[in-house]
Amino acid sequence: MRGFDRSWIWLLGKQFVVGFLLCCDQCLQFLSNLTLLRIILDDSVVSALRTKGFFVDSVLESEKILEFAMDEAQGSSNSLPPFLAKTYEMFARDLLPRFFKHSNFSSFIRQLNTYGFRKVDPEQWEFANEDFIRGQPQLLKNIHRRKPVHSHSTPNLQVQGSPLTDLERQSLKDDIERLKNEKEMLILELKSHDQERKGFELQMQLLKERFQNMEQKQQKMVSLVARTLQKPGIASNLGSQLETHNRKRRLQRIDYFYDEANIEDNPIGTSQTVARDNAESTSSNMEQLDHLDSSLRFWENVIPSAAQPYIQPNSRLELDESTSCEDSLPVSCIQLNVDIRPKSPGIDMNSEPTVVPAPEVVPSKEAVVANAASVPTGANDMFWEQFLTENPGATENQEVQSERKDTDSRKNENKPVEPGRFWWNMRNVNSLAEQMGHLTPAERT
Amino acid sequence: MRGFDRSWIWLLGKQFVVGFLLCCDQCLQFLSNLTLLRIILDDSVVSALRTKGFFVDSVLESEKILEFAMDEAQGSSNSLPPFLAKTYEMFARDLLPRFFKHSNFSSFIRQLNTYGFRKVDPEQWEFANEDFIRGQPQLLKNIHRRKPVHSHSTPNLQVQGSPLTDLERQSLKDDIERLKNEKEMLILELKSHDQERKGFELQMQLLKERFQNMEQKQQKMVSLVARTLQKPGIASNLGSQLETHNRKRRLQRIDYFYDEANIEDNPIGTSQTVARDNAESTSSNMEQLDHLDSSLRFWENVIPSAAQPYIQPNSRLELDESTSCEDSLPVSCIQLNVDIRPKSPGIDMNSEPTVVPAPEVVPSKEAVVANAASVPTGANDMFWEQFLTENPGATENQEVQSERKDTDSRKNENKPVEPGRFWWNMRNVNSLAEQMGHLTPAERT
Amino acid sequence: MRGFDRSWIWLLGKQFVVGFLLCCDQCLQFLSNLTLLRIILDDSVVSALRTKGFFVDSVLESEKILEFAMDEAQGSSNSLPPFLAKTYEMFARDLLPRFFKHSNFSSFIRQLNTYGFRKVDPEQWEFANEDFIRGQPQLLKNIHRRKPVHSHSTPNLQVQGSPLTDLERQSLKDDIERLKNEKEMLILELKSHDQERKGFELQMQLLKERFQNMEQKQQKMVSLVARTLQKPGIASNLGSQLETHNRKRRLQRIDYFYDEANIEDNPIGTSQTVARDNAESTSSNMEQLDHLDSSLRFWENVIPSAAQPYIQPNSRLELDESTSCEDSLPVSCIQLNVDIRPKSPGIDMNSEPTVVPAPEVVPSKEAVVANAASVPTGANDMFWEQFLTENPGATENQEVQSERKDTDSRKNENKPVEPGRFWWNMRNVNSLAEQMGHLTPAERT
DNA sequence: ATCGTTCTAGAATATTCGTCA
DNA sequence: GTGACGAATATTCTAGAACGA
Repeated sequence: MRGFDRSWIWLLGKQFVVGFLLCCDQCLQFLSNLTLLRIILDDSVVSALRTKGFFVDSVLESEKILEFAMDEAQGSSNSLPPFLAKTYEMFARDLLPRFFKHSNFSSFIRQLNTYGFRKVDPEQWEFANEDFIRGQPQLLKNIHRRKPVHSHSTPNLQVQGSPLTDLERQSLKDDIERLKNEKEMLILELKSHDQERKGFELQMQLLKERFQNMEQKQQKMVSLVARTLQKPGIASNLGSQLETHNRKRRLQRIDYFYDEANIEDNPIGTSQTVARDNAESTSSNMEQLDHLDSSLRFWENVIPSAAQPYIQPNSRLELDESTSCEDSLPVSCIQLNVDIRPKSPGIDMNSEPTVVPAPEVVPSKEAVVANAASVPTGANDMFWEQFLTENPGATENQEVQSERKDTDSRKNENKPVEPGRFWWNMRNVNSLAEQMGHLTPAERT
Repeated sequence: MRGFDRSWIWLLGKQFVVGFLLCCDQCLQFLSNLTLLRIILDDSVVSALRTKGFFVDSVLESEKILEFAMDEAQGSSNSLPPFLAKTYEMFARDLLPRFFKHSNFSSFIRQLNTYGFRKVDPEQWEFANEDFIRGQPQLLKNIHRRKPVHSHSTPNLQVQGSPLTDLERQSLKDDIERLKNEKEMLILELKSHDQERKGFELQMQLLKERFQNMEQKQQKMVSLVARTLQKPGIASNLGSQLETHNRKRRLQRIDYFYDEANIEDNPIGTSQTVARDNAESTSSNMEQLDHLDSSLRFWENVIPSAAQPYIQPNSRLELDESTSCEDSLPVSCIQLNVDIRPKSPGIDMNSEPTVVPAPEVVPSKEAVVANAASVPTGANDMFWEQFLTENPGATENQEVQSERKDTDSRKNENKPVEPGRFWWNMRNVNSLAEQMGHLTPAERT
Repeated sequence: MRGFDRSWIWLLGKQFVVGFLLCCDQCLQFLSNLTLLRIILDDSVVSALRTKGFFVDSVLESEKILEFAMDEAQGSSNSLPPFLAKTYEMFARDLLPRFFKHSNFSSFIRQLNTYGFRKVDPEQWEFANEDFIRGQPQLLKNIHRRKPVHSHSTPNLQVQGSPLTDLERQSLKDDIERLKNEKEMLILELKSHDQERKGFELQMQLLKERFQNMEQKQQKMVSLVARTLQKPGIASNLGSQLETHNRKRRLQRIDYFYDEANIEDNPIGTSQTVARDNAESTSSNMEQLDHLDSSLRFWENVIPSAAQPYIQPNSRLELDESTSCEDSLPVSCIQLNVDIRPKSPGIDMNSEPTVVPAPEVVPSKEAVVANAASVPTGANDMFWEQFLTENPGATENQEVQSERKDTDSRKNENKPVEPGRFWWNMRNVNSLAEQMGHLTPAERT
């Protein structure tokens, strides 16, 4: 027991332990140098201390006395409880500094109580036992340790301390069980966080890779352009071709923006949560890309074809290529068809416009339709009516929308998903908190 | 108990009562003059005391702090049991020699126990209470005197309910102990997560920087190319046309944005805030796009127009288009058509503007179907039937969608997955809530 | 007190208390022993021993070490029996002179036995307990005092087990209450983490968008430049250079992706879910990249091809590339084969027209179909059947999927990697799970 | 009526002793 | 003779209870 009464001095009164000095480490330090103390304090100080209850002299002389007592105590009561022997020993000398195993005054008191000693004088640390009398060690045998009453051995008798009712027991168990479950959920949550983090890392990595890729391309472009531009008379030649091309392009671009607006704009009022944005952004990005892509493709194909029809094949090829590569979205398909048509100059396409396209590409529904539609439809009114009313958004818009709906629906379903990350939106949190607040039995009434 | 702990000093640590010094009369005298002590003991003694677990520093400096704490403690707990107030007060100052009415150390300890303080270190006189924390006086209110359990009040009633077996008792304790440990682990885990997050932020930042860098480069490229291509003959011609054209376009775009605002706002559940950032980013993206856009437009317009001024009409058309464009709804379809029309140079498109466009673009499934239906289905019926019904090969769209659905379904299954991050989708939340609600079953009845 | 003033040294083996010096108070004549000890054990040990309380002066340095150890032991097991804490502490330092209340070696041994320690080596004073292992203080909680075996005294009465005292009850309740609160705090913490994560996602998303935007621009640039470059003179010049360059590139990429697909796909346990969304986005990104890539490639190749038709091979090659790129799924394999076949220029491919188209472009399902369709669909039924049913159409979809699997697999793999951060690597998780599993009292019986 | 003080007791752990296989 | 253990005692910490302000 550090810092507390490493040593102490017992000062016994007339009949019992009377006083006793407890010291902290500082005191210990203070007292550990008794010799020094004696020297310093000298008589005046010593007497001063004495008047305060300390018997310094006793302390100094205790050693000899101790040994004496030792023998005496041992001889007189071999079968006596050690505590009694020790205590009597102390008593016998009126003053006996003694070390028990411990240095706790309270422990000593506890022992006194255990052996039936009672405090006599509330004002003083006097404990008495009628069989503990100076000069009458033979009485000591009448003092017994109080302990045979193992209360725990008779559980039912001890009504005190209400036994745990089944109800209570169950309650406790339930609580623990619940805590376990919740903790487990927390663990899962943490786990999912880890997963997410991992996903993040992956995305980050991919982004980086893409980035590098792009950087490289850019580099290439730069050098390519640099090289090319150095060629004379190029720019001047391009003029005419580009012209028509660009015109068309513009129109397309309108669409592009249009879609963009649709897609990208929602952001503001997006009731959805994060998930949505992600989905949206993704789709929107895709679409944009598609737009651009298609635009580019269109021109890539159209223009050249105008000037050099034979290139068509290549164009087509390219088209296919791009198609396969890029699009995961319907939009692209459409585009493809459009592009392709012009592309397929005088090949099979021409021979059978309606069908040909399909077989050719048919891959995408849109394409098919487009081709099909291209067929001279007589009463198109019907179609248009339906087209403009029911699912007007046919084009990219359509797709976009569908995309969105898809996303939205997901949202609704999997609330947890995006926002889900917050498995715990405000409402949930609150309710949880509330519930937890109610956890306390008392509040439940 | 004279000569025993007349005074003491509590030395509180960071979180709890940490130590406390008991002194005998001599010690009292010794310590009552702290200032003196400091002088006398000097560093060597002070450090010696410290190493023994005493916070001498606190002792020495306690005075100043004292006043502060005094007010604080008093203000915060007017209704608190005096014992707590006093104790906390002592605590608040790190060191406060305090005298209760009594001079019994044991009485003090008794009080500590009564209020739920437990000895922390068997080696030291340290008592702790989780709600007895330095700097958090508000927690004191959580400490209550323990006494409400008057066993004598209901001696007989409690007979019912089987007594808790030792096994059970141990089990409960073990459970709690385990929960504590696991909680500790969770806390550690959370900490590590924070670390990871920081790393992410850093990476993200770096990526952004790189990105910006690249964007700048690209911009340069664009302008470079633009400048280069802007060969004298071309540029001079384009001037006038572009002007008007761009103007319109700009207007369009204005509308576009306008609509954007409109559109975005409607979103029903605009409770989020996050979305906002998206919007922002979007806009920034938009700007970037504008840059490119303008560059492109420049070329689109300038070059062609130079050759064929009559294109103007188209421009107009486009304008109208753009107007309609804004709506992301069905209307967009129309738009599409319009756009396409111009596209189809002098082919069939012109012959039947209304229809042509549709087939051309009709990218979306619906569109496809519509067209297909309208088209005179030759012998393709078989194929088409299959295609349109089973639509196995669907286009990319199809696949994409299926993919999504797939994902969705998976989501539902694998909660953990995406949403998984949210270990806790509605169901879980609810169940948790439910469980928590049930936490106190006993009390409910 | 017999045996008190004996001194000895305990030398315990690797696993347990290794050594320990006991001295009696009377060794206060310690000087004699000290001298000897000092000589033998050297100053460091001596001072360490001194600080154990025997020698007042030495308390100075010992405290720190002591407290350190104390904290360590305490932290891991606040409720541990003092004996275990002490013993572990001794152990922890390989040599820790420690004083119990007594100085009896046998008493110490008795305690060891009480706590389940057994003598390991009859030749040495080594005692072992399987839950007393260096470096694993958390196991200490599994060591319990052996006591409740009062079977003989009151065998029948105690069958019920002692009733839960109010104290105990209160304690349990307090514990549970505390745990609840702490759990709540953890939940809040997690919540904040979610918020942060959301922020991250947003940022990531924005970055992606910007990136895509930029990619688009780049693409535009590419096409623009390409168009420009498409001038006879230029193209012819660049052709050769780009050609070789691209070819190498493609091949590389093929390998890369191919391996990637193989490696990443096998991952059996794709039980994860979270990764999925990431995968999706990833894949889409990848695709876009491919698009761009293809565009570039196209121009690099096509343009020249305009001048020199023989370039066809290149196209094919490119095709392969893209093909390889995308598929990581078995399905894709089919595609791959198809595509690849064509690869072998003018060889088997040609021999089988249906196939030829594929080789040319086949990259995308659509493309494939288109080609296939373009071919005189004689026995196309087969193909179409397969195509429409199995939808081998791999293409982007394919890629997406593969991507996902990829992601998933990584997830599985990386679990261990990151693990560091996850306090719960497999082992921990398991152990935790186990512990939690055991939490249920019922299971104990 | 609650809180503080005091004294004693309960309960768990620690120490010692002795026995038994 | 050793090692594990029962049992008694000792020590520690906390609670019960009485009493007074």
